[in-house]
Amino acid sequence: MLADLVYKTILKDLEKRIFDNEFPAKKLPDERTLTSQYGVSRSSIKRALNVLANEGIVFKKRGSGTFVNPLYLKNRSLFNYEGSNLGVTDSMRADGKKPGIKVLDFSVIPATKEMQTDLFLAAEDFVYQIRRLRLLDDQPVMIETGYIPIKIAPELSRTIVSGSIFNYLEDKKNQTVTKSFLSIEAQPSTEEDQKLLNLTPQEPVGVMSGIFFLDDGTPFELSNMRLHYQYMKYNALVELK
Amino acid sequence: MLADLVYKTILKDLEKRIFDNEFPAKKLPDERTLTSQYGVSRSSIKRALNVLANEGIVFKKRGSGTFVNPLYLKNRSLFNYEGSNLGVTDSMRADGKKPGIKVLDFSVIPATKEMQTDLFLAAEDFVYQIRRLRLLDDQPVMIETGYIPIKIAPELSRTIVSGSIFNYLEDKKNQTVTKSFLSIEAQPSTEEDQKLLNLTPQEPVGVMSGIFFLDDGTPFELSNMRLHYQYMKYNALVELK
DNA sequence: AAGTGGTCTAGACCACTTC
DNA sequence: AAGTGGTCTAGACCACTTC
Repeated sequence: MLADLVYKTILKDLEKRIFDNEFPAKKLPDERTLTSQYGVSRSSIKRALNVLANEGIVFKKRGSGTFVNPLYLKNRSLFNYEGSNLGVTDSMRADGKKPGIKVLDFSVIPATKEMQTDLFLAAEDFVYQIRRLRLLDDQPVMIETGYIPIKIAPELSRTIVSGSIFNYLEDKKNQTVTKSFLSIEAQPSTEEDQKLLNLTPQEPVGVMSGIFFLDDGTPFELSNMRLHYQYMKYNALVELK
Repeated sequence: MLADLVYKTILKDLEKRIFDNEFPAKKLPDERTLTSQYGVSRSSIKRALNVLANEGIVFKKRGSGTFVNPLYLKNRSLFNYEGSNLGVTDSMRADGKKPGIKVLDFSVIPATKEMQTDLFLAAEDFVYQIRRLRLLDDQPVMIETGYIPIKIAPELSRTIVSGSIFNYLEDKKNQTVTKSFLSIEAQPSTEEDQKLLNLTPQEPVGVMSGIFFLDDGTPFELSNMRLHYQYMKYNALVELK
């Protein structure tokens, strides 16, 4: 029960109090006051406040106090940031649209130099090459090319990759993909992009490429995703400096 | 002296030890061992390890231990992620190229509804409208349109916005821009994009738009940046779920 | 049962801001 | 000088993994 954690309880309560406009002056009580209000240690208060600060809901200023981000009250939807359209079945379903997958290629190839580096492989290792077209309500939205070492998931099959590979890992092998390094760019569409994603030559793709990791840190997949430009929107809260 | 902080010292030392391949089995000593090795509290060890985990340099697994990301050893450059080409003078200079600014428009307009919401303004408020072309080594790379409430920086001038506005704020007004909400997309180039950024109609722009905040949480600027697609590459470490 | 990371406490002392 | 957030300690107890 994650909700039972002290700092999470306080976190949610503070979120609610902020949203209920309990601090119209945009200033939260100081940490020592919160400590006695909630009857917990100052560390737990700090932890809750740190999460709020990381989410951009409050700003802390040493010596002055902790302040509510005025935007949070007016526009809470902004605060559901971070990677809207990742190429993950789950996040696609979240939009209320029905996700679909069409397998374009499923084969085994020797690992290239880049794969050897990024997936931590030896020169003689092989990888699955998996090309899939992702759909939302039968609309093609993304061409995904993934490379997965056969030694990590030797039993992969065309049938398995017709569904969510991440879900398969979690359900059948009790392994979780928890992190990824991604780089995000815009690129002109290639002829193949245009054909598969119904784009005109003037319409671009958004490209997200990178590495997915299992939760013990094993690099699991090298991935390249080319998205219909209207379906890529990446939101981030950026710390400057 | 930030470097004097206990957890930062340990952080840097661990980073060095990892890079020197002092843990060939990819497993760090457990936290209690590190505690006695460094002669500090376990909290400080945890703090250092948490930073390393957030940076993707190590992975922690409850019950098992803390593991080195193998990629860190092979490809450290990957780990300088997070927002390469933000439209900030400083980050541009970092590439070794000489940044330039050409002011396209500097005027005052009434705040639109969107600006009222995002910049927390009243209906009768005015904003500076600042359109600038950003250059790197005389190459145009970005069209930046910014809206700044006049009441936050009433003394802004065409001369000031010919340089870095953020640096001006920091030097002259002792205010810092520390955070921003950004959304990142790909879009076909408009005719204006093509003219100003030397693009063909097939070449797209990367669009980064959002809000910049001062360190007390005041929304400072609404910004829209249209980048030559070859100059936008956003790197992120993404936590899944 | 032993190992290992996660949560939480109570309190000391420091650093920056405001008055 | 008073207010307020930041760093750090020492230690208790919990939860998950491995053997």
